[in-house]
Amino acid sequence: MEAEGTEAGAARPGRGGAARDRAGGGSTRERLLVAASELFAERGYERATVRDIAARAGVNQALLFRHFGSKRALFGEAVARDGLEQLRTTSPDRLVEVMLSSMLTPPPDRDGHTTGAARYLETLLRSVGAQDEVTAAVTSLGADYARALAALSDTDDRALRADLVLSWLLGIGLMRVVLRKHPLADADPAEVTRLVTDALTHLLGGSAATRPPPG
Amino acid sequence: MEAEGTEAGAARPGRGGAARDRAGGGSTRERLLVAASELFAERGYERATVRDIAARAGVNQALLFRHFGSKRALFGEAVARDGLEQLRTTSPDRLVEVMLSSMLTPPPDRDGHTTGAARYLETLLRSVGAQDEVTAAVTSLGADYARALAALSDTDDRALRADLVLSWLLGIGLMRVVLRKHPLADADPAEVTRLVTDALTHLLGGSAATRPPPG
DNA sequence: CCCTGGTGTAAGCAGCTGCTTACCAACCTA
DNA sequence: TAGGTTGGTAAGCAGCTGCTTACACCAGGG
Repeated sequence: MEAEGTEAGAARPGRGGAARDRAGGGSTRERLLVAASELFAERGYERATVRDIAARAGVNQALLFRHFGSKRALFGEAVARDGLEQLRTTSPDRLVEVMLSSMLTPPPDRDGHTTGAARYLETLLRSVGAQDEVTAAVTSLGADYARALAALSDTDDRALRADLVLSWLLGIGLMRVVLRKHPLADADPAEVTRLVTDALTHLLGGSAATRPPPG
Repeated sequence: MEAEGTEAGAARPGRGGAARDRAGGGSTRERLLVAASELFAERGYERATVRDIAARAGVNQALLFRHFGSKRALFGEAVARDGLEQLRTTSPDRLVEVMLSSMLTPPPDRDGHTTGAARYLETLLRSVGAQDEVTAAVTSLGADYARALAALSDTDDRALRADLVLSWLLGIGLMRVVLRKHPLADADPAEVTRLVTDALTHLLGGSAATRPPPG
């Protein structure tokens, strides 16, 4: 009995875990961040458990806490990385269309995972209503987006108008990705983009911000 | 010791509970529905526990399950009641401004509870990301709103345009009530209404739907 | 050789969750 | 008085949560 108590270590001399082969390469810390990004986007903060995150990364649960200390800290790192990456890789005057297209182009079929740019918004949407500290982390990133959007207008209330633009993008994401409401959920992305950018043209004063995407 | 085991019944011969005095009158079932409406709006589906709902109603937890069977069923009844009430009491061509003003007028200060019309939207927003069956219940109500909004346009894609209007309203509520993002969170309601209705005028084809509120 | 430190693991802890059970008291009818 | 129905209650159950602990492995170095 005692010999079998240490079975895991003895029977598997290598350092690789069983489920780890399924997960991608990279360090343990990196795999945890990737798995956390995916699961937070799919289920939101509360429904993504640390056990599931560790399992997807092919890593023991305790390692998650050794690397990040708490679930909230892991959430903060994962969300900040995804969001800042999108902000850094797109110029402000294309932010609206990039966010719109990243929200529209991946066909929102069930359990079809989003990737890259759309993931941050999906995470935000699904995590709404979580603990205050979590929404605070998300809000600060949202402020970065609003700041970038505010550069597109030159009126006195440009910050307010930027918030309204961001509001609409969030609402569209809410309806499409989370609620999957028809007809918006499976509408033609080009037409949605046209309708929204047309209306936003009047809100932002007809600047280049709302020019239609090249597609 | 045994005599004290049944203390609650013996020491309090009346049928009233201790915390019930704080709760309003009405039947037990009614009190549970009211308490559930409030708590679901304040915290969303997952963070509002059946213990807290029963406590706010001044009612034993077990009675909640006797009356409604499950937490989900209670959520469905509470949300449907609030939402349908708003739909029934406002004409379609005033729905946009009513939803907007109910979202804007109660100053979103911390733990200031919303009431009536705004509660349904707040519940929806905070419950996003909950279990599938819950969002399904919420989605069906959202379909009712979209149907009412679709009556305001006469183009072929009026349903899609109505979804876009609803998207914007939801997004604004998300930013103001849940995320409390500035400057939108404490902007002048009249100015927000003006900006939004102006932009929506172009989206809906300049119908009476987007006429500014009387204030 | 022992020691030390980074990496990995199973097992468990306290606390909360939705929900159930077994019981109690008052009321209505016969 | 007997018996059923209604409304109320405390206690507990199984399951899940984030997080901790105690232990095993293997490298490098003195």
